[in-house]
Amino acid sequence: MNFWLFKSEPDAWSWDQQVARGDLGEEWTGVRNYQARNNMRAMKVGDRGFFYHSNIGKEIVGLVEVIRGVAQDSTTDDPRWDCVVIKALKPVSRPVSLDECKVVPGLENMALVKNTRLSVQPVTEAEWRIICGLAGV
DNA sequence: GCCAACGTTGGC
DNA sequence: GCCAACGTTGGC
Repeated sequence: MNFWLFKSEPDAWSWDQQVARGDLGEEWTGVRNYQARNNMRAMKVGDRGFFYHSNIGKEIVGLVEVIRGVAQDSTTDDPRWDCVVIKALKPVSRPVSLDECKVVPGLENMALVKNTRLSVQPVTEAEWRIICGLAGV
């Protein structure tokens, strides 16, 4: 299994909205960046991810699961852009902030810290474990 | 609201 | 194929 991180501005699409979708999940539309898209292309059903609130909060707020592999992004006809479907698994007991990721040993090389503009990014298994520990999940 | 970082576009 | 111009993301 591989691990990922999905960024969303809560103004546009929040964790609460994601939770409200339940097991139906939500198509992760709107990605128009090749790196982020390539990350989605590498995802398999059952992969896990963090749900991160950018701009407002700047913290990891929940866990998600990939429930459908890539298919055409339904918000565009441009065949270059496809996306996965994710569903909320569970909220964190304690949010893990960007500031924390910057200083906690083992997290300083996260794309979240190093490549701030990448909206869908890989997380290593070691990073995943550290953050789950901090988040109490 | 500003701006740094960085990705994309298009002229040459 | 280079690079200037431009647009966008997201932290501050």
